[in-house]
Amino acid sequence: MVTLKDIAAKAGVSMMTVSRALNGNQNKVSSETAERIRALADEMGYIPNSSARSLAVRSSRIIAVIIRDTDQGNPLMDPYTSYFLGNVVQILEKQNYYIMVHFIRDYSDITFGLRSWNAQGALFLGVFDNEIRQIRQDNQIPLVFTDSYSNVRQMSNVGIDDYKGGCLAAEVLLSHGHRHVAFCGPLSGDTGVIAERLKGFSDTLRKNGCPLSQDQIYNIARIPAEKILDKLLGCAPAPTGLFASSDHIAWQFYNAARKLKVSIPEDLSIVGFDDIAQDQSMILGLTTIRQDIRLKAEQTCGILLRHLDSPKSPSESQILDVELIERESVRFI
Amino acid sequence: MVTLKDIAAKAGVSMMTVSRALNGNQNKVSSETAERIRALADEMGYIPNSSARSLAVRSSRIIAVIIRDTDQGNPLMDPYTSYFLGNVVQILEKQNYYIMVHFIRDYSDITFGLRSWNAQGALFLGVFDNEIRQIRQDNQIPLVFTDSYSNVRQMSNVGIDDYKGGCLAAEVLLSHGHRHVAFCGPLSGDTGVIAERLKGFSDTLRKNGCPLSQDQIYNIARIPAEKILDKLLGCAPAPTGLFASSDHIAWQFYNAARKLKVSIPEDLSIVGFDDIAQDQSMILGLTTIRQDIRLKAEQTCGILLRHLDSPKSPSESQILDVELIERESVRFI
DNA sequence: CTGAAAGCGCTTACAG
DNA sequence: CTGAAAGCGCTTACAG
Repeated sequence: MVTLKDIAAKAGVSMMTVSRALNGNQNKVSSETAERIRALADEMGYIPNSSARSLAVRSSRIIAVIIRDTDQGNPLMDPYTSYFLGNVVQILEKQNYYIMVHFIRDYSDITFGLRSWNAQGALFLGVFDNEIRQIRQDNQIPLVFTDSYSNVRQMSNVGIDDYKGGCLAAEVLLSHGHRHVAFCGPLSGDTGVIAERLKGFSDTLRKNGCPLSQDQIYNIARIPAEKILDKLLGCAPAPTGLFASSDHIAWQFYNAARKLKVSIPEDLSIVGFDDIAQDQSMILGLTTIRQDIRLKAEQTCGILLRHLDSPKSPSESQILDVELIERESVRFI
Repeated sequence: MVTLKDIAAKAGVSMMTVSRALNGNQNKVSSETAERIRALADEMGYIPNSSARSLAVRSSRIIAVIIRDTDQGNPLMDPYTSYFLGNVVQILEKQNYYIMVHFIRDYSDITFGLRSWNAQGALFLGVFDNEIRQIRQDNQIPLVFTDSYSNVRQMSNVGIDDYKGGCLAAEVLLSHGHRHVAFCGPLSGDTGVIAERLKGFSDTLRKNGCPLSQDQIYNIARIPAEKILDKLLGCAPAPTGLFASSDHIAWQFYNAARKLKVSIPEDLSIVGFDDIAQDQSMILGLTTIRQDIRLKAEQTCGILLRHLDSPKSPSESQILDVELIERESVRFI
């Protein structure tokens, strides 16, 4: 392993001169020696030791990406998460940051993950609302959350207009003549992304004289799609439309429908959320609410990078727009 | 930030005693003081500085996951990659390793990524066959490749029986009466995962008296699915079946088909590869060749962990089986 | 069982 | 413009 010392010895200068030359502290070292040293370093295949630098300068260039891990399988099974993560890695690597990925279950793992490597910043995917206060208190580094509905002040967050998304879902069903509809998502508590989508959905339905019945709200965290579908279609009157809180969940219903010989949209119309594949449709013909995941990743990283550059810069919150993408999973009644 | 020194001061012992107590060097420190120190460390919220440890002990517990980046969008857009990565992260974190993700374009970035943080091992996703020799030479740490067809000796690799997969794809089409079929994948060179799938496919067809015509081999790296589909159906005689080299590509054809009002399987039968969602089907009703991605991740990590534990352990190569999953995307002719 | 010294590879801060 | 000293937080290796 080549170190500064080795280069210094070979160049006949001190380590400090090498360090300065390599770090481009330009006017602090004569350009000739600098050039000579750089060539030498290159030739010797020098690669700086990040641990040593991190120790000395207290700046690791490591960004932690913290993903909420659940019991419901691998987080990256939800294409939203994997696509978002992929974009984040690409963007941050371009800025010469290193990315450490952590799947987190308990709060305590967060601080450990951040501190032990002296992460300079962190991005959060998934719901951390109840812990945000604590996380910020324990980790005085730039943190950017996504999809948070926490009311903690001065936090950076990038979210989308979930409520509006719910409204759009209701509208498209209503405009197609649906009067009895259902909602399904991984519900937990009455705040957060899913709750907001439901709220927008429910409010719009009520305003239009078709209130969402309480027993047409299904929690997929507790019941598998197949059971829900079975139950739902057994109601009288049976809902003709379903708003799934994500494409991933809509997809589970497509699978369930296939098993139960239910056809979409003939027997049941479905509206999803995310529009993962963006240009194409992950589920063929799924009418869905699109969020711009690439843009979301860019904004999230943008905020983080700004804070990394100037730690005093004010916290930022952004709410991105959503959009109805009509395809063929909602039929006219 | 709490350091060993702080704890030592508070406990009235030397740093070394603290270090030993915390690292569980049991019989090297009296159990009473050890207990006392551990309690103190806990109370003070001590988190070891991994950079410092890494520097001192030359062991970072960092595993680099190196993913081939291409111009064709985000690597994690292919659900295979994201699901595999997710499993790897889960498995390795459970063993107290840290995971750094690198999207790599050029060879030189690999060594930099590994060395600068003193990674203890690395996993490779995507094709690195031409660089394996160099990578191994430059990085004397455990490396496990996936899906490699390199003939470098003594390398660790976990792959699947791609050739057999191709055979199975041909067989299911043949058994359903298809005589004119096509292949599509991101072809490049005549070796590697895609080439093998094609070879198995082509060989089986030939053996059964239905040789695959050269102009029915389409390279999706150069032509979008829609164009291919258009071209394919314009042939005389037009193929009735298509083997797509991955579910992700099959999905692109489903989308293309939707646009062009081509129905599957009525107008064209399709066989995919991967069976991403495993228990469910990513693309509804897609007949496909399943590989066990979870198992693949486990084996890959297993080999890596074994080498991490005992550096001298021999290299391992594993080829996992594949299996035909029949659903409804292949019709009888 | 416990500790003082030296070192991992780098940088900051001070001299010259 | 260049260098010697000290330190980042930890561990290895040697004494006792």
